Amino acid sequence: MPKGNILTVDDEEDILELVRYNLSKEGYSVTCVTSGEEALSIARSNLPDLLILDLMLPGVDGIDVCRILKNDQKTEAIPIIMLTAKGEESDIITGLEMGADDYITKPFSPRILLARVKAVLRRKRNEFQDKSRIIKIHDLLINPGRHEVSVKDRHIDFTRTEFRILQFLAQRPGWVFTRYQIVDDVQGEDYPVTERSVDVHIVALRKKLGSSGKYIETVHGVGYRFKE
Amino acid sequence: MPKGNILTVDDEEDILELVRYNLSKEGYSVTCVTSGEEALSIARSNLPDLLILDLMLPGVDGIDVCRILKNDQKTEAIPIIMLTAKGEESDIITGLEMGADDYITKPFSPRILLARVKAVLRRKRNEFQDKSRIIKIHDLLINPGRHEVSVKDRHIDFTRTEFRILQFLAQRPGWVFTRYQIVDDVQGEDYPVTERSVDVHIVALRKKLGSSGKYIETVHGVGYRFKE
DNA sequence: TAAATTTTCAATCATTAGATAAGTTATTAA
DNA sequence: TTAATAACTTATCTAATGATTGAAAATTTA
Repeated sequence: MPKGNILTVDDEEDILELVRYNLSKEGYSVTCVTSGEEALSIARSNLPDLLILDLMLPGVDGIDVCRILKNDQKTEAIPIIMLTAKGEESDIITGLEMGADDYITKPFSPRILLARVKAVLRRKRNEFQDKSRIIKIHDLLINPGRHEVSVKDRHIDFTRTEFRILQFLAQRPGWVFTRYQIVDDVQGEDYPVTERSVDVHIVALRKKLGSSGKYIETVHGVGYRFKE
Repeated sequence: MPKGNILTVDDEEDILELVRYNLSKEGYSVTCVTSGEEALSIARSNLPDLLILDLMLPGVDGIDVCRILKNDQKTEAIPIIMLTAKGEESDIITGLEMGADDYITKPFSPRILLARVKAVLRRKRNEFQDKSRIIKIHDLLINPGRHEVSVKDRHIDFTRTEFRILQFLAQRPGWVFTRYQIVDDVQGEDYPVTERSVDVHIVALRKKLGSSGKYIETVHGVGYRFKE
């Protein structure tokens, strides 16, 4: 019984082999292609459970593939893990803004690969964007109906913006969000602010959360994430 | 906009996933917990619209949870659907005697689950937000039948709108409501007024309530709430 | 270690709520 | 029906609260 169908796109055969070998071993069914065109065609026809996508591709490149899939209702739900060369922060950010779900920088170990794949698939399974749902994570209880956060039965007051940011991040633990994504969610699209503003809210959040502040993690050069 | 808040308690993650997946899909907001203690705590603070309760739980078991909630004036109105293993007739009977509203035997199909949930919610609708229910909270007695509010045996006159706002807020102490929600409830949906109109009524309410006015709390940037 | 990024902090700016008054609409009594 | 009264809404001003910025310090990364 296969655990999931994974489509992998990379122009380097070595990488494809590495991915195929390690994921097959774990029971995933892996399809490998070497171009963006093939990726699009197979993604649309097979609707894989996950797409592992190299951003540097000849022809239609990874960013394009990501954009096209995420803008098509049929394929937007396919989770995407990007593969990037180290230091390509701008690509990572573009990809995340495009809707990609996670990224791995090359070179990577099989352990990392497997961990990310599992994490993304798990998150996808229980992802619900319900702003009124109670979020229970670690020792936090985020209760939107009461606009209240409790840590081990102690209540903490947050301003509206702080609360929303916390809720946004905690909704998808482990996912990285850029500052722009955070502003977009919290203040509405194209709200004109400096990214610094987000940092200040993050600081306030961490401070008020006290020892639980450590759950809000900085991803250097990319954004923030709530610890899984 | 969620159709209702449903709290689900089970120690098996699979069951929780099954419930969450199927009910979320239908537009319900689902919170999952794995122990009786958590269930009690969230049920009391959040007053969900429905509790789906496994009877076999480690620690405080389902029957206990049911008894405790049904014996507390605050939570007795929360409808409860029990989950039981096939053949546990005596548990089912105990549960029903305790005040549970329905039961489902495991294993169950999503269709059955949904049907029962809908049925129970339909039966219970309005009973919860029963506009004719007498509300006793702190030193206030709100009697909708007589359109009368008294504080420590002193009788206070309110206008129609003021009364309804007070009733609306006091119905769910601790919950924050936006001005928009208040107008919707009190004047009907899409009633064309400025949100600031609510503020003026709040001022009047607080003034007339005198020292009890402090129970109506402002949540800056969000709305108003009746102190729990 | 240098460069880039994040954190901190204080000053400034913007938004939100409270108080009060004035203007509208609805209700009641003559 | 009209006049008087009450209820409701809007407007304005002020105070309080929260959000944003920019610059310096600290930290992280290459």
